[in-house]
Amino acid sequence: MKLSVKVDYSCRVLARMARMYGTDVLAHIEELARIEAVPANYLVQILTELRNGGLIVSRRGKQGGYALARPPEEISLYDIVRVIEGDLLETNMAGEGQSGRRVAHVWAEVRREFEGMSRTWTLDKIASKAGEEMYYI
Amino acid sequence: MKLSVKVDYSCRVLARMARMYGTDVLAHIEELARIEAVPANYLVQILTELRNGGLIVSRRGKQGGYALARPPEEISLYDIVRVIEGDLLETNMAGEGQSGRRVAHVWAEVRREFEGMSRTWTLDKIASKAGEEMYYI
DNA sequence: CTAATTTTAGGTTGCTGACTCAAGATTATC
DNA sequence: GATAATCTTGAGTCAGCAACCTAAAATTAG
Repeated sequence: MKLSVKVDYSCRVLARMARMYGTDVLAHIEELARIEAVPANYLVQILTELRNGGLIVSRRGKQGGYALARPPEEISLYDIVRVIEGDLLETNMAGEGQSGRRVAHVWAEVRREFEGMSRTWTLDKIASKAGEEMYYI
Repeated sequence: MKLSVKVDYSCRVLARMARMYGTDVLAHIEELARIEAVPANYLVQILTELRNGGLIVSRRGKQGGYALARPPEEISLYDIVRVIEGDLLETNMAGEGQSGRRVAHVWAEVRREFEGMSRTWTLDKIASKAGEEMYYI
């Protein structure tokens, strides 16, 4: 049960953009790719998806770039996973077999709880503008 | 972010075995496959994995079959996913890039919470021996 | 116009999920 | 001890997808 590399990349570049939020500076693909160590060619696709998903906005041409579409505290891990990978804990349980409905019902509940939890983790918590260091106990 | 069909199949057959727990009756592959609507040839592999994972035990030969290795209340969704798909929310975040460590740290916390939650869902809750029906509100 | 950017469209490569198939090993029962 | 009912093991297939790369087109500031 893996979380894709794409989500990792997405979180990283979004965290960086969160730190730039409020300023007039736009983030550029090449810069993001270098600083967050993401393959530039791949990042192109990712940013397109994030934009189509409404998490970021873009400006073309010279002086163009990317920025968050809303404040960091209004973008959660839930939103990111939703845009990049579709539903959390998605499944095609059709409720087949004697225990099928039971099992599907339970997993639906688990999904609900997981969604709620992932909604509490927002970009501002991931990328506090304050400093780069975190307290490791 | 999908949950595999294999986990669905596993939960179904384990739920059935949970209902048989305590009796001396063993479950057979063909029977499980038919009643829980799982491809028999595939089920062979799944049962082998569940056995190697310590969730069920088997007996060979005529009158052979499968049964839970421990009481239903001691087998959780966490255990099942662990055996079938490996770590929950597994990731190969190396903490690269400026935000890499931050992001990895947050996902580790999410994983912890998710693990705890999935441990509370045990087989006895999924397959109550009482009846086949569930209350749908 | 030109240079810096995003946008779009396609291709590649290797892995994995969801199966199928067939022969072998074990055990109860007649 | 032969037979039938089981599990066991090892292999093969096939489509889809994750994680990339490449190149050309469109947009915009100066």
